[in-house]
Amino acid sequence: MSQHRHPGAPGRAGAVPALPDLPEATVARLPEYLRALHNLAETGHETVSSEGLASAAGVNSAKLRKDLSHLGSYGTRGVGYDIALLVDQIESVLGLTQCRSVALVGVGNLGHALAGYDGFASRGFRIAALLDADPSRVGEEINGLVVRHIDELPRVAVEEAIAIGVIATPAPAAQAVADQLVAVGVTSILNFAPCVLSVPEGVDVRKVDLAIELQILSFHEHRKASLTALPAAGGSALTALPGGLAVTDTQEAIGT
Amino acid sequence: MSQHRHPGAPGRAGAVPALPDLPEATVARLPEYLRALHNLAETGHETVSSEGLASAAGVNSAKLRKDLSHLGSYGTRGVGYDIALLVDQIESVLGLTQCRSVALVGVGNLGHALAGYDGFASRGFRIAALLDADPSRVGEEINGLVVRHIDELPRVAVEEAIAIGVIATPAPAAQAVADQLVAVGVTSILNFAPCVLSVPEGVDVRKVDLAIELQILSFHEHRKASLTALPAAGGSALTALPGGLAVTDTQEAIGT
DNA sequence: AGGCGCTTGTGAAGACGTGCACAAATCGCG
DNA sequence: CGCGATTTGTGCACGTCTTCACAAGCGCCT
Ligand SMILES: NC(=O)c1ccc[n+]([C@@H]2O[C@H](COP(=O)([O-])OP(=O)(O)OC[C@H]3O[C@@H](n4cnc5c(N)ncnc54)[C@H](O)[C@@H]3O)[C@@H](O)[C@H]2O)c1
Ligand SMILES: NC(=O)c1ccc[n+]([C@@H]2O[C@H](COP(=O)([O-])OP(=O)(O)OC[C@H]3O[C@@H](n4cnc5c(N)ncnc54)[C@H](O)[C@@H]3O)[C@@H](O)[C@H]2O)c1
Repeated sequence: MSQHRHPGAPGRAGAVPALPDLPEATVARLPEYLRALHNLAETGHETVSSEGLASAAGVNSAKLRKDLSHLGSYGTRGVGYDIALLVDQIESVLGLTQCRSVALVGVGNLGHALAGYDGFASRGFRIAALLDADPSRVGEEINGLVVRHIDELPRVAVEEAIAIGVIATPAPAAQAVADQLVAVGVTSILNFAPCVLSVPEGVDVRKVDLAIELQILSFHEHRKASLTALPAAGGSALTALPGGLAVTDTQEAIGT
Repeated sequence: MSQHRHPGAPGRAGAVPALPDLPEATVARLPEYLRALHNLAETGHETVSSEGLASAAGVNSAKLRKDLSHLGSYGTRGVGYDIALLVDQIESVLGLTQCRSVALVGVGNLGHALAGYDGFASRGFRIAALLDADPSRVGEEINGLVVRHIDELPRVAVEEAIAIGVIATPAPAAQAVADQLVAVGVTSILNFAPCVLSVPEGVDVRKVDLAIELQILSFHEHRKASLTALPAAGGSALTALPGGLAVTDTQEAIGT
């Protein structure tokens, strides 16, 4: 997203602070590694092998090693990775050393749940502002934060040093809210409304859409049903490995 | 996931119901096309060009055409795609012609929001059961549905023909819930708990993790900050196209 | 009927991501 | 001190996804 870099241009000649330039797929997996590492640290481990961390994070161990190798060499051959060191390193790369302030716009059904969620604080984020357009919601206090009117966004953004905006309004309002966020300098948006947002170059948008996830599941469910309905077609492949365990992956790509 | 099809085997000789075998990346985008098509239909359009639909869905038009070409040729050259026909076709491929029943496990903070969400029904899903382990929550009525105890899952699964399970419990309980869902025959799970689930082959798991999304945004925010702090490094590439609009994409990875 | 403009469908090339397999490195122990 | 067990880091080959570019097809207008 927001890519440039002339196709033929030499990356960068004078090697400055490195600018990791990680593959996007790797970036998407780092948070998962981080979570697994925190789990391991809490259960008393000090080091972990690529195999161990990979299975805790649900990925292939070769992939994990390659991902980590992009950050530099922080493992010890024959031993594994120092958990504390790796946590620091990943947090540093992800920019989690500083706590980032989040503004949540749209304090309805979903917004309430997000506002009351304590899983953000423990991962380096602080919900710093709740905003809504409905006057009857303004003034309500949730989890120690008072809902303010969306028109106050410019002031709030400066006062609270907002870095990330979360949109939890109905879809028709989402584009307008995004525009307002961009106008006050927010360059990262997480959008829960089922619609695409147009934003200027340099602004990152990530979308979470439940219905899409369900529909993808529906497709596979549908396909599985068609397959079992035609047992003659695929041969015996289906019945192989009936007890094998597998961890299926996600969006990735999907990230997807 | 759970792929087969012998590499050298001739696709299919006797053309049965086709078994499209779509690329996963395409499957992940179809729901987005579907949403865009519904929007277009509501605003009175009857046909749409690949360019028009692509921009409504936030993707490249060549990618859209290739995606749709996998379903067959449902466009008319020189004209575009018939919206109603395409909607039917995509819904059929995604298996949305039948309404699928969803069981929601964990009716806490997030579960309440999901239970009260009407965006599922309009997309081919029905929340058919609410389940929780906390006795004080059992019996509560939300949106016309009564919360039942998780121990009733086996009976509920049969009575309501549950096709998809949604896990909205704390992470430590998620694996046990997944096991229970699998035990009653559920083969598609949407997991909101921040943990990896182990499931038997043939069961699909998709995960939604807010903190991961925020951390990915944090990374890009961090990178943008480092770049502007070193304005001499990249030359003038950054200031090019200052007014251009772009629609950034999502998880992709995941598809990704 | 014929030509013209528009749009689809797809071949080909390149970018990207994945996973195997193995050399290099490290530790512990005799 | 040397050796074997272990585990990382990575070269390489393969598969998937994306994007360009263009021929083929369609409808409309004259
Ligand atoms: N509830 C869920 O579980 C759920 C699940 C998936 C997606 N979503 C999506 O999340 C969004 C919010 O869902 P919800 O159920 O919370 O809806 P909701 O109607 O309960 O809440 C929306 C809130 O946004 C506020 N709002 C409207 N326009 C605004 C504006 N211009 N500026 C600021 N605030 C504004 C409203 O006052 C309201 O408080 C929707 O787009 C929905 O599709 C919700
Ligand atoms: N609240 C949010 O906005 C949010 C956001 C992102 C992720 N999540 C994740 O979603 C999950 C739920 O979050 P929450 O805020 O709703 O938590 P919560 O504590 O409010 O609700 C959890 C519910 O699950 C029930 N439960 C616990 N064990 C169970 C079991 N074995 N079987 C059935 N039910 C069981 C509890 O009784 C409770 O009602 C958590 O994993 C959380 O990390 C929540």
